[in-house]
Amino acid sequence: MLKISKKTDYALMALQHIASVQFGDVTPGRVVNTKEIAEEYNIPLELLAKVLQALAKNGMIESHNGPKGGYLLARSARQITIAQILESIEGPLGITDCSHEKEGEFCMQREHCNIRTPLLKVQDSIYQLLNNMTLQDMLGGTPLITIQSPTAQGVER
Amino acid sequence: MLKISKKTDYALMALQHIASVQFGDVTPGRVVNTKEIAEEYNIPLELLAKVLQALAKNGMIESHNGPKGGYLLARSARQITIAQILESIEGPLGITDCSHEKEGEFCMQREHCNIRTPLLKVQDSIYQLLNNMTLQDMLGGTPLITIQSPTAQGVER
DNA sequence: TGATCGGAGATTATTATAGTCTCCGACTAG
DNA sequence: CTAGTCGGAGACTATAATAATCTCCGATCA
Repeated sequence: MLKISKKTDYALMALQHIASVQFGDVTPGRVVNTKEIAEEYNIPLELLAKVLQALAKNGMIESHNGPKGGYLLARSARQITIAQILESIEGPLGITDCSHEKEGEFCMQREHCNIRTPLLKVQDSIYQLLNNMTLQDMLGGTPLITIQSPTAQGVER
Repeated sequence: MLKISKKTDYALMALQHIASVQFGDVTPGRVVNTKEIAEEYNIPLELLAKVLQALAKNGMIESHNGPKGGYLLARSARQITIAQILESIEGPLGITDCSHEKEGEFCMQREHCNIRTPLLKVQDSIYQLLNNMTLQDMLGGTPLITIQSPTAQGVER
């Protein structure tokens, strides 16, 4: 049901945390290490380590080795989109198997497939949605992107 | 990476097929049986059967038993949304584990979770997107729902 | 009344995800 | 200049979700 992975969840939490430390008013600019985040959010340390490594590889954060090492945002929170985070961890967004078919690859249904084109458009819409929302938007200040909704005025509880 | 399941793929193909038979000009109103669809699209017969049964249970299609039996759309293609189809097969849309937490259930991160609220809003946006697109829209005639995109004018290829 | 259809359950296979373990190399404080 | 702290990387196991198969039942209609 269109679920994002736990690893992506962890990535979002971690980035949120790093961003709030970095731009908070307590100790701004401080690097944050894996252990700190793992303990704060009850995330398995070694799994989180992998996630942060992937984020570093994909240019979301900068790593600093050695004692007192850790991570910093590589760009401003406004320049990091949810889509970028998600794709850093899970690879290219694809709601269907044939989203990224290479030359010569065909699914069993391809010959008469009647849903490929519309699905790719749905995918594109979702991508835009995720790519128009930034880490900054998740920090609580700025209102989030939505498309107009008749029903849902998400009652906070 | 936010993938929909094969079963949902099959559901979409099948509904598309049923709709186009039903409203096509060759034999309008004809019922369509499982075997016909399975063969047309190379879908495992018994798996497709399960999918169609689920769609029938959820009121997307009507079933007719016996020889010359099969399925018909239960409503017009314009009244069947992609969200409804998806949820018939995969259950309620939830991009994260805590989307449908029952009372007393908490994820390990819940205590300090900093991403739940924004993620629920993302989920809501995706839901709206899927619920504003109908089976009719997939039939090729009408333009699909999109949110305005600066970059992507989906070059058809 | 028997061949054709959908309904339903249990069962297996396959793949993706989640989590763990081990070792390496970089760094910096002392 | 070296010991302890940090990230980097790979192999590995465990668990859960998905995909697919098998078997039997009941409805229906020619």
